[in-house]
This record gives sequence, structure tokens and C-alpha cells, in this order.
Amino acid sequence: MTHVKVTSVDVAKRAGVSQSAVSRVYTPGASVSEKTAAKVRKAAAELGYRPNVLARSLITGRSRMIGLVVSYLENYFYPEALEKLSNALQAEGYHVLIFMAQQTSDNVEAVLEEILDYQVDGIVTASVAMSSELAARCQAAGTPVVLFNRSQDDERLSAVTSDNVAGGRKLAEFLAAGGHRRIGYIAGWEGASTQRDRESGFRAGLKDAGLALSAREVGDFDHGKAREAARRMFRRDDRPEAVFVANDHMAFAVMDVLRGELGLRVPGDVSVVGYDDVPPASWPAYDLTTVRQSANRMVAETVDILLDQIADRIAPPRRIAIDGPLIVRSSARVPEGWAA
Amino acid sequence: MTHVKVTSVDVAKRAGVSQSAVSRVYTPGASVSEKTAAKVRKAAAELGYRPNVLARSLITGRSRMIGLVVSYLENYFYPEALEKLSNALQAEGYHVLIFMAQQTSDNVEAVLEEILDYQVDGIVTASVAMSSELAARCQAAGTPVVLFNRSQDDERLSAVTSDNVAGGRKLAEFLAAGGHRRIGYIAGWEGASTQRDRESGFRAGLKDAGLALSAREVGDFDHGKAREAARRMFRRDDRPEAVFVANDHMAFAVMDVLRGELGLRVPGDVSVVGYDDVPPASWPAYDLTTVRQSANRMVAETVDILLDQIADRIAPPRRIAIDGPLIVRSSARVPEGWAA
DNA sequence: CTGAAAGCGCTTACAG
DNA sequence: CTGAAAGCGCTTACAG
Repeated sequence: MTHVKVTSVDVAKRAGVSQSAVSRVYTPGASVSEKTAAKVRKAAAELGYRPNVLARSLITGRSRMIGLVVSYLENYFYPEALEKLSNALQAEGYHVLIFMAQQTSDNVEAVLEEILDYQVDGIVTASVAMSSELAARCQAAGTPVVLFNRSQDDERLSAVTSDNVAGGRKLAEFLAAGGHRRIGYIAGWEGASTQRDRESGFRAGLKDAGLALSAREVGDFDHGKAREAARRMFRRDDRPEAVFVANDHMAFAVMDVLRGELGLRVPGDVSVVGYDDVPPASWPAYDLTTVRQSANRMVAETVDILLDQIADRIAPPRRIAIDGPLIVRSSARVPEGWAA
Repeated sequence: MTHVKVTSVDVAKRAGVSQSAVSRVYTPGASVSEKTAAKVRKAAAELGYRPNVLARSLITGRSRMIGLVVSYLENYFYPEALEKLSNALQAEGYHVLIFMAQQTSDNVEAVLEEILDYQVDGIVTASVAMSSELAARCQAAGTPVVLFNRSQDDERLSAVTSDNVAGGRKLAEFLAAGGHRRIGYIAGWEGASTQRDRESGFRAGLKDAGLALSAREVGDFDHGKAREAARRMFRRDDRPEAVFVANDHMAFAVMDVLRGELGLRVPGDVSVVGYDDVPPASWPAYDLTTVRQSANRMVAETVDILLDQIADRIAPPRRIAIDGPLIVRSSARVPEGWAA
């Protein structure tokens, strides 16, 4: 059975109406009589006709696709966000076209050009560093961009993050209240705003408590590098009594090293806290104290901004930082009076 | 700055050539003189022109998009597969359009119709149950389909899986060699071929060793349900000495219940084995003995089949089951003579 | 409400 | 190698 593509012309012929009439039946809000619509639907069903979205895009200038640029899915915050983003957009009649990009910026540039070639109606960049010029170029091309889980100083760019500064501060207050004095920090990739904001909030919180970082290592948001960072930090005699690891993904690696390699108890010997509250953080093997970064709320804001800007090209950019609660679990000593 | 869309006509005018010439410069293999190409490229650069992929698709009948249907990314095998699939396709000039689908089959049907509307060049369905008629309908529409990590009895459908029967058998041999006698199984979703094949291979392996399942519960590939299944199975007096949990994702939940809630040691009191070898399986907190299901190899085969069928519409369907090694770790007692 | 016509931005025989 | 013309499958003023 060789398949022959069914077009609106075929349907029009069979239904005995014009091609325009067929089109109107599939255009919400267009004026067609119920009688005509019925004839068209019947013919369409008999022929197995479905409108060609690509041909429609050419006319309407709307592809109903959103480009998503993402660099790695190993941090389980991203699969969760991707799933929710895709679902939310699907509910609005949009679909996600994926572009994997390495962190290097010329790679991102090439990838973005490709995205624009597909005439996407909007772009979400997650866990990717993008120059302001590049983002501005997309906006100029009429394609709204939302930075997801990254912010940039450029006021023209929309960005959705959690309130990383506030989150870092909460963790500092929590550890200080727990009586810890020697406190370490294992940083994420220094190019990321999430890394910088979490650290600055954490440092500010420590400072307010009369404390300062006693040790700092860099884990680049990478599981393997975080293990190495933990070894460097905790093999020293003056090892910290507590450590904030810049995201949960790295915190799991750090806990594994502390317990498995160095024979340290968590939280008996070392309190560990993370950031994100990805699913494994609540698994008993880790039971990690962390700050919740709500994929749900971040996705909802992202979709909101995107749809606004698609509907109204001069809608102003928005910068959202969503506050998330501290989730107290057993990986860190719980101060008196804090509910576990 | 209001953006005006730059078309091939604009470039043609500025370069002083025909629209056809512009098109040929961007069509690999078309015949253009170097002189013309240079003029066109110069004009294009000055205007910021890039070909509209959608308009091209309308003519060529190729969108260079592959639709991916996936139902959940909580099992970390899927984000890994998605990342690799997207990278592999990108390298071939294709991009992935994502469709999230619930397991219910009429939902899958609606989603597939949408996919076809986007004129994708091929479809990959992962972790999704699809009726044979539905898949056949896509093939008939000229769109090749590859079932990823699911197989179906229908010979007309291409499918890529690991060799789940062989994997199940290896785990049975391993546990039997370890001297275990009372052996349990926690099943995945019964509608999945992976579940059925892993179980039948496991049962066959036990039988060959003169053993049979002593307990069986269903976890539906769900973290929460797996925890409940573990509670039911291990609160009994005649609890198994070893258990095969149908995938790693559930095995983590089972280990958490055994150690955290029931105070059982792994592998001291119970040996646990899983299937997939997702990243957390090698994290020390679990260190799970499992069978490797290679996302790399499965993706490579999937892309291979897809490109073949796109290039040659009458290419026969292929059914691939990739054998993966048993990965011995500390979550299960290691028999004499088996390398850990 | 309806149809004929123009056109979205490209590619591709065809003729030169 | 190059250009004029037709056409991919739709939508959308326009006129009736």
C-alpha cells in the first residue's frame, strides 16, 4: 500500500466545497456554517486528512514549536524540568524541539542559528551560558528567549530562576544555628549565575552569623569532580564540620566519599546540605537537607513569559526569582527548635 | 529595531543573481560556480539571511525532525537515552521534537496524530505502549517508527531493546551460584515487554538451576509502588534471601526500604540485583549489581534503522536485542570465582 | 457564509 | 552553470 498524501484540495473536492472552506474548518474562530463543516469533516475522516502544520506555519508565521537548548541531563533537575515544560507547552498547543549544546559558547551560537532556522516561536535555554549579544540577536529576530535556571545582568533578557541568594542564605543560617563553626563550600561551575548567587547568599548568611568559609573547593556541578573536591576538602586535619554543596547532584557524590571512602558519619561527623531537592534527595540513602527549587513553578513562569511575548512582541522582559523553602532532613544536624 | 524577515529573494537582489542561484548555494550537491556562491554568501552575511527550514520542508517532503514519544523521565535510563539520541541525530542534521504521552493508549493515539501533523521524518517511541495498528498507520503514512526499549510481536515493526531474556537469565545464574534458595522477583509494569522478557529469562534461569520464584510482587516501574512491594515481600517470615527487582530505579527504592525501614543488611541479609545500570547504580550508597543496558548502543542502532528507512522507504523493519554484561557490585553476595 | 486568487519562502525540473 | 516558472500545502484578505 503506497501512501498518497491527502491535502486540503482532496478534501475540498470530495466534500464539494472550496479549499478555503476546508481551511476554515480547521481554523479556530473562522466562520463556517455547521453544514459545511460537517461535509468537510466527513470527507476528511474518509480520506484520513490532517492539516500540514508546516505549511500552515509558512503563512501564519507561527510554527507552534519552542526550541529548548540544554547541555546535560545528568543533574536530575533537568529531566524533571524538561518533562514539565513539555507537558505545559503541549497543553497550550506547543511542542518542544530539543537542541543539545556543549557549554562552549561558539557551540551555543551554532546551535542557536539552527534553532532559528526551524522558525521556532520561542527559545528556552537551560543550563547553558549564552552571551547577551546572542540572546539579543534572537529577540531582534522576533523570537523571545527565556533563560531558565540562569540569569544574566542584561535587563533586556527574561530569566527564571529560584531565589538562589535567599536559598544560600537560608542554608547558612541553618548551619550556623546548628552550632557549626568550620564550614566549607563546594562550588559549582563558576560561569553559572546559580553558582555565584548561591555562594554569595551563603557567604552573606555566614557573615551575619559572625562566620566565614573555612574551606572552598570547586566541583563544577560534575559528579566526578565533586568527589575529588570532597577528598581534597575532607582529608585535611582541619576539615569542616559542615559543608554546603552547590547542588544536590554533587552533594550525593560528596556524601558517598565521606561515608564510603573516608569513613565519616553524616551528620555525626559532617553535616551536608545541598540545593535543588531533586528526587534522590528524599531517598533514605541520602535524605539530604536542601533548598527546594520548584520545577513546577519555574516552568509555569517560563511558559507564562513565553506566551506573553509571543502574543505581544513588545511585552517587556521579566526576571523572576522564586523563593523556595529549606527542606530539613537527616543529612545535617538539626538545630534546637527547627522542625525536621 | 523592528526586524524584517530576510528571504532568498532579498539575497538574490542584493547579490544580483536569481533566487534559484541562492537556493543552490544552500543545497549540498547543487551546481553553482564559486563566483556566484561567493556573491551570494556575501549578500547573505550582510543581510543576516538563513534559509527557512520549514519552507524547504514543504518542497522536499523532509522536515529533518524526528518525533520522540516518551512517557516519563523518572527512570534515569531515559534522560540518558534522550540526551544521546538527540546528540546522535543532531550529528546527522536531524532534531528531536518531544511529545510526552501518558501510558493510556488513546492518549498515545492523539499524540501520534499531532506528531504526524508536524511532518516528522521518523518516530521513536520510548517507554510507551503503542498498538500495532497505530504503528502500522504511521508506517503507511510513510513515517518510519522505531520502538525503543519496547518490543512487540508484530514483525512489521522495528524495535531496539537490550536482550532482556538473556539479562534475566544471567541474574538468575548469578543468584543461584551465590547459594540463594528463596528468591523473589519484583515486577515492572506488566504491559511492558521489558518486564515480561526480564521475568521469563529470570524464571528460565532459575529453573535450570533447579529453583523457582519463592515470592513475586508488582512495582509497575514506579518508585513508590516498589517500596510498597518491598514491604509486602520482606515483612513475611519466609522472606527471600535474594531479590531481582525489574529495573534499577525500583531497586533503589527496595534497598531503601530493606535498610532504612526493615533494618536488613544488603547483601548480608538480602542480596539485591537490578537491571539497566543507570548512573546511581554505581554510586556507593547503592553499589547495585545489575545488567548493563547500553543507551549508547541502543541509540546507535535506533538512528541507524531510522536513517535507513528514511533513505529507503522499503527498507525492511529490524528487531535488535543487544546483549549486555552482568555488572557485579556489592549489593548481592558474590559467588566464589566471580570477579567483583 | 463562501469561493477565487494571491502568496508564505523555498526547491526543482526545464530550457538555454 | 544559470534563470524563469511552477508548485509544495496551506491561510487570508477581498468581493460577493
